[in-house]
Parts: sequence; structure tokens; C-alpha cells
Amino acid sequence: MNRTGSTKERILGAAEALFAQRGFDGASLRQLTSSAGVNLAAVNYHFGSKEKLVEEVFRRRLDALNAQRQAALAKVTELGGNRLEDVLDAFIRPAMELSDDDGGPLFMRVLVRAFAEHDDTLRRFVSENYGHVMRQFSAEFARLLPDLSKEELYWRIDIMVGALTHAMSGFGMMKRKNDVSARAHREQTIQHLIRFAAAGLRAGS
Amino acid sequence: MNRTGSTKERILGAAEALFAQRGFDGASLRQLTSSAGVNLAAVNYHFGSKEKLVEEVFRRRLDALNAQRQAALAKVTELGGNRLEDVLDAFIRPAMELSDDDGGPLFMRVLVRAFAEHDDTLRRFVSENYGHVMRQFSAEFARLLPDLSKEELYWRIDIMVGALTHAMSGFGMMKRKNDVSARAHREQTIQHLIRFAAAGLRAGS
DNA sequence: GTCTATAAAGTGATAGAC
DNA sequence: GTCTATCACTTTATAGAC
Repeated sequence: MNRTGSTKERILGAAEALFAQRGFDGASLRQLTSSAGVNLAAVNYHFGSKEKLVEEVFRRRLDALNAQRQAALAKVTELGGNRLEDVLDAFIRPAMELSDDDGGPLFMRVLVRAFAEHDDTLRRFVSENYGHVMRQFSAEFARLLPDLSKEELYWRIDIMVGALTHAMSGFGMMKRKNDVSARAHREQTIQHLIRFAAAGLRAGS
Repeated sequence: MNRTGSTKERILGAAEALFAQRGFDGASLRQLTSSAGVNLAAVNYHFGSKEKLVEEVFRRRLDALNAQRQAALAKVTELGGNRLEDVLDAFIRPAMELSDDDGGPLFMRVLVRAFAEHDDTLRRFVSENYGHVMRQFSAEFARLLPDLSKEELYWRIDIMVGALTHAMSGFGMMKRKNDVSARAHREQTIQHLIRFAAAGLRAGS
């Protein structure tokens, strides 16, 4: 039971963790409010409904993540950076630095859940709040990979985003060993992802 | 409502589709039996419980998928094949050829759901039925990439499997255009995945 | 093997006291 | 803003008729 922060913040934190672990349907309001140490009725009082709570969990992190990714990308391009690796770093690092519970960044796991929900409002919500930043990165990739056709580029970006999302969510098999600090493991993950993604994007060019 | 096949088969088919679309918790037995055109009680009569039904959905496809991947890999190695691309083809093609509903191979989407369930029995069940084939492929990758350390190799395989799983599940953004046949789109996807994965595995070597 | 009816428990949501 | 109590509904599962 978490007793730090306001009721709203405690609910959001508990919701993020439980949604990551058990999915949106799998996590009930009773588990969630109990884990947050608040009353069952508090969710509806503060958020209106479970669905709105889900949206708030997304909004809170996506706003911060988008801002950090944009700032990191701006820094790279301002310096006239021409290294694909630097753009990938700007994309990956902010996501990996979101609060971590040793099974990968919690929110990244929630994001993968949202991907899996496929058709619905949730997917559209994420895509609307993600889209414009993604387009900025796509433009940079296009600039740094001028030999690729638009079609080819989009295929590769799509595959790359999938790889990164999956890897960052911690659903993979590479577990942190006990003799490696969480900090070092995260840095290792980032470097491996950048190398793999850069090679995949450059393939055959 | 599907009226082909035995009651058991109809339930398994409807379950696969609904689990892919709405998740294991999200799909209720009522939706499922209604979609299969069978009585609600039929699930418990034929499978014992919802959880056992989930296991059966996996067993049915994993058995076939494993066998096809092994056969394809055997064909490649028998011919003394030394192309990384051929091994990747043996891994990817059987998965992409599972029954498809235009949103990607249905079962691959169920598999991604299972990945997201993280800790539980289901994850172990998948890993137990997947592990030995995965190890055969890993051995081939090791043989074809002798310059990589064991550590490095495992990182890259982990990232690659994530990329492929995500892409094959159809959760990505590359939708089939109307002027491309489903068959052609699948072949395109396979070729793009092979090129990307091969480059990522070979990175910097 | 298939059906209806129902049990037992869990769900999101809300009214109303404090 | 927080609480209890409860409503209305859905969930999985099963007993028992056919």
C-alpha cells in the first residue's frame, strides 16, 4: 500500500503498475484502490470512470515523454548532428528513463498493452498524442537515410519501433544479472538497441 | 457465428480470434460461445475451464508452428546453408503463414498477449513449448555469427525476436494497401523483416 | 453431448452520511 | 474529500433435465 502523494497521484501510480502487470481489464478498481491505499469510491470521484483513469495514466507520461524526446532531438539537430545513432538515442533514452520497476519501464509496458488493444479509442488516443513527435523523428530518419524510398523507410521505421517498444517494455528475456547495477543494465540495453536499430535501418544501403 | 467443424474446433477457432482481439480477460465465455455458435456450458464440458481452453488454444498452434519451423530449419542446414537470411526465413515464414485475418496472423497476436501477461503460468507454458526450438535456432545463429560473443549474441537474438513477434502480430502501422494482395503483402513483410533482422544481427561485424 | 437455470463471486458505479 | 452500503450487472462454473 502506497501512502505518498495526493490521492490522485497515488491512484495514478497504482493504476500504472497494475495495468502494466495485469492489463486494463485484468486490474479491477478494488485491487487498484486497495494497492493505492484509498477508498474504492475515490476513482470515480477523482476521475469519473475507470476509462477516464486509463486516459489519465497515459496523458501523464506521454506529455513528459514527448517533451523529453523532442528536447533530445532538438539538441541533436541543433548541433548539426548527422549520426543516426544520436537520433536513435534521443528516441530511446527518454523512454528507458521512465520510472523503472526492474521489469522494464512500467509505462512502456502499459504502452505495449495499449498497442495490443488494436482497434479502439485507446489506440487512437495514443496515436494522436504520439503522432506528431513520431513524424519529427521520421523526418530526421529520412534526412539521414536519403537512399531509401519513402515506402522502404516507413517499413523500416515500423519494424524498428516495434523492436524498441517490445524491448523497452521488458517483455524480452534478457534479465539484469545480479552483478550488474540497474543503471548499468539500462545503459547496456540502450547501446544494444541503438546498434541493432541503426544497422537495421541502414541495411543494404 | 461459425457453423463448421466439431464443437471443440469451433470453440478453439472463436477463442483464438476473440483472445487476439480483446485479450484473455477481455473475451468472455458468453461472447466466445455465442461467436462459435455453441452453448455456454460447452466450454466447461469440453475443456474444463476457461484457463484450460486458453492452454488448448496455444497447444494447437504451437505444436504445428514448432514442427514447421524445425522442418524449415532442417532443410536449410541439410543443404549446408550458410546464409543468415535462410535461417531467418525458416523462423519467420511458418509464423506468417498461420491463418490470417488481415490484421496479421491471428495466433501471433495471441502470442503477444501472452508475452504481456509477464509472470504467470501462461508465460511458462509458452516458454516450455517454445524453448527447445528457439535453442536450435540460436545454435544456428551462433554458427553463422562466430565473431559475436555469447553475451552479444543473446542480446541481439532477444531484440530480434521482439521485433519479429511485434511485427508479425500485426500491431505495427504498416497496413496492407488495397492494391496489394494479402499474399503479396505477406511476402513483402517477410522480406523486409529478414533484411532488417539480418542487418541487426550482423551489426558492426 | 447439449441444453436451461442458477449459484457464487466479482465488476464498475453511485447515493448519501459524515 | 472520504467513507459505507448497495445497486445493477457480468463473470465463470455447475447441477440436473433431456
